Amino acid sequence: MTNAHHTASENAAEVQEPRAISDVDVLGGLSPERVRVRFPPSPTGNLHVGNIRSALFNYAFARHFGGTFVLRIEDTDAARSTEESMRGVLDSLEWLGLDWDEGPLKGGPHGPYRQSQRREIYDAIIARLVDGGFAYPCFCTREETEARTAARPKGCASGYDGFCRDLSADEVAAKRQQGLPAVLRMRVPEGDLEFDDLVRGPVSFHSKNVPDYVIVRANGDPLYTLVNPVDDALMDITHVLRGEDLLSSTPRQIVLYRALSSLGIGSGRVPMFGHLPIVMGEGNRRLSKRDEGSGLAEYRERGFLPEGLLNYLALLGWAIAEDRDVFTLAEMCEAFDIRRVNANPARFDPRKCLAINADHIRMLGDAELAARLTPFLTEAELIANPPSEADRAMMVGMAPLVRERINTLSEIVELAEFLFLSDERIHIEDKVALKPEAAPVLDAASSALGDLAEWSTAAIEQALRAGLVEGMGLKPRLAFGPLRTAVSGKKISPPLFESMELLGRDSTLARLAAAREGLPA
RNA sequence: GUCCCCAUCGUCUAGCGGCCUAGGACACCGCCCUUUCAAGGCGGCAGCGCGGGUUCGAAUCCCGUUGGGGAUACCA
Repeated sequence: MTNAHHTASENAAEVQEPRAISDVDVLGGLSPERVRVRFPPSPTGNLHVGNIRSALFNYAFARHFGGTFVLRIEDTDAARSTEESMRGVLDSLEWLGLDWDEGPLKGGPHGPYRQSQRREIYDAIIARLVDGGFAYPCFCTREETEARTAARPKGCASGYDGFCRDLSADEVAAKRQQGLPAVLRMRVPEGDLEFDDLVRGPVSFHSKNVPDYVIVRANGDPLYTLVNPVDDALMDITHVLRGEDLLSSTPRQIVLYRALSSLGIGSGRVPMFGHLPIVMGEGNRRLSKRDEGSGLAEYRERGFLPEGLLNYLALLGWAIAEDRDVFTLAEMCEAFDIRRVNANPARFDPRKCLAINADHIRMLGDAELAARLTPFLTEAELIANPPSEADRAMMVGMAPLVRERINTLSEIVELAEFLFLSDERIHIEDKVALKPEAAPVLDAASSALGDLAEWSTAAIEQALRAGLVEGMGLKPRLAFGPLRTAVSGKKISPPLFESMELLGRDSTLARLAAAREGLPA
């Protein structure tokens, strides 16, 4: 644009006032409620955190404007898609609380929302694309195109060279006659392909770097390159927010949108695009499905809260405010602005993810925390299924004690199992075994607690301090350590006096006595 | 190879020409609190890749460079 040889004054006339992305009209003249975005996962196994981030940003964008969030299952590749894996996707989204307005289970005016059920639609459009001259059959074999690419001089653009682009009708007929298989390629018109990216600003490709691309396999199966934009057009998608890995496929898709538009198919509008930074894993690679920590199931099993995971994911490329990073989904939807999404790749940091999750656990009330903990306690067979009244009382009672001591829900088992185990099942492991000196401490504690008038945290603490700290002149640390071990079987536990209150006098005394047994008189 | 994107503490980010002696968070290190562990409080460590411009003034705008990433399938 500018030229180094120009003087400053010459430049001044040429330099365009840079336009901040924040000035871009995100709605493009649309009324807010007409906003339509989509999340198009291919149902291949476990949802990936990078995909979830895309889903989240689309969701927040739609909710922010009061628009529509569409879920479309891209199961074109029948071999890799199963009914079960689609259920998995729906279940994951439900668990995350990312509810869709149109899609599987919900239906909607643009269904079906599974591409495997839209084959006739694609076939009809393919025919019109060919008739209109927007797409053409290509008979080149893979080997042939590769050989021609390799033969080109260094420094040339790679990709298909348009060999079959201008075959005459007769030539096509002749090749068909011979039974040669043909794919269908989109004819990419000469010129610049430009668009205003919502997170990156103006982006431009020249058509010579956008080769004619395949939209239909030789066997007639439509490809992602076709069905994705076709469905976006048919479903009246106004904004496409997706990963940066799809940035360079955007010019191809724009070509297709324009063709559809001139055929009178779909909305006739090219959607606005916003390419989100990719999520990177350890090292400097894109986080892939194979990486540890990349799949949603792992987080569910470890007891992450959906709101915690979502909150962390939102932080990868977006900030709600200068000095704040813990927020709810609702707050995110309220504040979300795609133009303020950062364009640089973000590394997934498991430790910060965990810390954010912990913050969300701390935001839960007692009853809510107890409810979230229930499946983990059930799984560990510490409570009945469904929980008994006693189980419920214990869970609600322990909530305030454990809330600040767990980072994931699954940690509850290790931390609090002693509250649910019967007295006989409390085992003191060798490595925390009580020393002989603990004997008098346990004795004193038993007698201090044995005839306590009121069984409450305050009374227990008072009695124990009087008996052990004051009475025996022990440091609190030395006085309460053995009791903690006796009661919980562990060195680390929730606060001792509160735990004793929850356990009740009988259990507490039984455990003190049991621990005493192995020690010398 | 070619095209495209990106560039602030170790990591995620705030920053849209003067409020920057660059703010917050995670992690890390101290101290305080304390019955363990946490949580919390206080403090610390640590960053604008480089070179040119533009400007009275640049982390911020422009160019270049270097570095990183993505895409280059009859996968999605």
